[in-house]
Amino acid sequence: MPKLGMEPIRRLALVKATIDELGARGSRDVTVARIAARAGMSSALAHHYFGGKDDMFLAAMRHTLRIYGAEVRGALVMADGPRARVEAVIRAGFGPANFRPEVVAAGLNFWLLARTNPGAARLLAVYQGRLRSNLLHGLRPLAGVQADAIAERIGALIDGIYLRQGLRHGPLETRPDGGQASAHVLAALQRELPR
Amino acid sequence: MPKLGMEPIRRLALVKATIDELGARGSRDVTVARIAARAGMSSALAHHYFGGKDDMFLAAMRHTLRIYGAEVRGALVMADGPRARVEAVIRAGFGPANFRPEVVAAGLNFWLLARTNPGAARLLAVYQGRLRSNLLHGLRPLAGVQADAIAERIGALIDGIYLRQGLRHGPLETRPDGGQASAHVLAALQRELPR
Amino acid sequence: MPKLGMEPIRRLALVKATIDELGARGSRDVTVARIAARAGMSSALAHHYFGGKDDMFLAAMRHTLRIYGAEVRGALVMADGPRARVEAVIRAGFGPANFRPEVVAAGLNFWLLARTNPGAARLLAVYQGRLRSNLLHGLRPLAGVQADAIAERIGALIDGIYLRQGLRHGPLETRPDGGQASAHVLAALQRELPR
Amino acid sequence: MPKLGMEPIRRLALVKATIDELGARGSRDVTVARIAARAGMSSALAHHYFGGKDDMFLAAMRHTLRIYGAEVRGALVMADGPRARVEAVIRAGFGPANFRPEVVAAGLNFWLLARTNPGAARLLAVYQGRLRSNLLHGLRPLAGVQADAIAERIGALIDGIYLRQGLRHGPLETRPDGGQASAHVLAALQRELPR
DNA sequence: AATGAATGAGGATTCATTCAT
DNA sequence: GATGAATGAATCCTCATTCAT
Repeated sequence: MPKLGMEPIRRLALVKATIDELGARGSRDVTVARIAARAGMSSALAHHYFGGKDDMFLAAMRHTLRIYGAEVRGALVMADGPRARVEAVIRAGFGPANFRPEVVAAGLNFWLLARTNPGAARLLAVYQGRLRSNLLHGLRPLAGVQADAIAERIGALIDGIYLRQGLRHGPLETRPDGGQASAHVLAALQRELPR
Repeated sequence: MPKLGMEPIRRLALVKATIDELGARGSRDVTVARIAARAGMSSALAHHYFGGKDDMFLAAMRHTLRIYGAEVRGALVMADGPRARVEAVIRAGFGPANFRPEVVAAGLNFWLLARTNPGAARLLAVYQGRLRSNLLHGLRPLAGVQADAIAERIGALIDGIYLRQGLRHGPLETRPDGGQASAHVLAALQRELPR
Repeated sequence: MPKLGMEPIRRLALVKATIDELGARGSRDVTVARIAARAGMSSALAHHYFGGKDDMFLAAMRHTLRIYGAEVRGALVMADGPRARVEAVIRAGFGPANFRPEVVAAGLNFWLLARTNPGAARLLAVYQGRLRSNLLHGLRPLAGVQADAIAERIGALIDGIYLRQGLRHGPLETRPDGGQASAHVLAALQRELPR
Repeated sequence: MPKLGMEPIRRLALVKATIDELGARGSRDVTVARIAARAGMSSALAHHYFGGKDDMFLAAMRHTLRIYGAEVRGALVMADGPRARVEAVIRAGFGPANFRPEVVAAGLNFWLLARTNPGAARLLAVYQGRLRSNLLHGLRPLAGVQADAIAERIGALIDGIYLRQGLRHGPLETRPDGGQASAHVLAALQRELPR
């Protein structure tokens, strides 16, 4: 019994299913049929709502980044002063919404996808640009000309911790420890900033 | 014109072709046929020398790590004192043999593969253990109880820089700048160590 | 022009095509593609409805045995007295539905398949057990302790006649003569029973 | 170090390996490479001695029938009188040389092969003709006009017992009981002959 | 809106067979 | 005589995608 206004519901279900599926299996074994099944619909319907598999991946990537962006923006409004802003950006990335194992695993797949898919490359560039500019905005008043180099290192450190987290022990068992992760980055930040 | 003793030659050619192919396309589009073609043989012969696709991937991963290990060992013998040893480990990772774009791209694929393939997981664990212990050996005398945390951060930073490098601009155009990469890590090291 | 409720139709068509194909060619040359073509569909669809080739073979074997079982049961209800029951079992096996050349040829292939495929072995065991018990039920009142040995011989004779029929002149030309076949077994039965 | 006169040795080894392989696996999984390996040589050499796979099968079939024929001839010279001749033919078929599990299993495969391979069909026809004429020669003086029908039944019974033996319990465990097998056929013969 | 039906294209893998050495 | 090298031709199977209902 088809209902009206199902479109956004279906699309969201598919996007979430895509992320979960990427987390559960290697991207090589993620099929449209399995995503659709996980989302509780036929694969034909998945194609109806998205043009094809790549579109679903892109939508899932966009979804992930949108949540990340919202998290960061939310943290920034609370932050007072440049240092607090930098720390807010760091902490937001490791918050419970972004640092879930499926999300991290899916994210890694999106990154690889960006190597061949122009749309994904564009999205990735946006993320990287935003992260960089967010860090820079806070760092510039604190570190002057050093800000660029520090932003690069802090950004790379964040990505590296993500990467390591995404690959921890193959299947997704233990919840990643976002607190410890951000503690590491904050410690690095502490050492980077002039006293 | 079949000759004798082709096995090692063919295997090496296939391993290199696998790495190149992973560098050139996303792992999703790497087929045995294309690897074999790039290595100048039929896909049947590739299956003859390796059990199957996964074996080829594992062999390529092993090859990559073997070269990395040799590079590190070579750098370590020249190093004098703990600080020099840590720096040697860092520099070796960004040497021209390891920091080539195809190698980095292939490496990322191997990392993702480790999420689902036990053999790859084992190899990755070996690499990570070795990196960690190498760093720790040098850091312990320099930083005492802090050594563990520092090793974790330096290791993650290295991985993060690799990751960013591997995804730079999709296709492989510009040679990655290993010098700048290791300069970043060395700078972070400098800030981590007590004065 | 896809319609609904095709599944049972397609499955039956595939099962019949499997039997026919086994009859027409040696099992070595029976491919999924050819079965599907004979059934008027793509091989992909055949894989969609059955898990794979082995499943198709098992389904065909099950189909054959189901028809055989129904034939026997039908004959048994009409039979009056033990002797009539034994004769009914014999005649049913050589009835026109079971003694068609393709069916016999397919049956032989199933028997060989049972040597390596556990599922086929199970089905074959069921058939053999049923045949034996059917014969025994009728023979016991007629032959007492001899019943077992007689059942074994009659059963083997039936199988032997099937075998010879299945291999008559390679390709399937002449309709096998079920009447003559069962006449032979009935004659043997007559000689086995005490006067 | 190639030796002279290897040809008959190699050929025999391949023939035996073919039979054993047919006994050990289903005919579907018997490959030239495996036969050659079992015979201790390369598959290329197998092709050198036999034109191809089919030739190897035919040679193995011929070998099997030759042994069977020799066994029968040997038994016949000792037989005195028609009844003894018939019994000798029966017993020879179930002698230890012919009733080995691998041989029986291979035989079944040859029979199926005869449905599609003209050479195999010819060989099978020879065997069947010989069996029939051997039985007839002994039966004619004993049963007159009934001889034909009896020969048909006894022949089919022999084949049926072979068939059942060949499929006993999938893999080849227990040695088949040739004594019991021939006892069954002899019992049937006893009942067929007029008193 | 939703789905079962259907397929073309492709991919890993196997294997009989050939050839130069 | 013997073999490693090599491949073309299948074969099974999967999957994204389309279409009629």
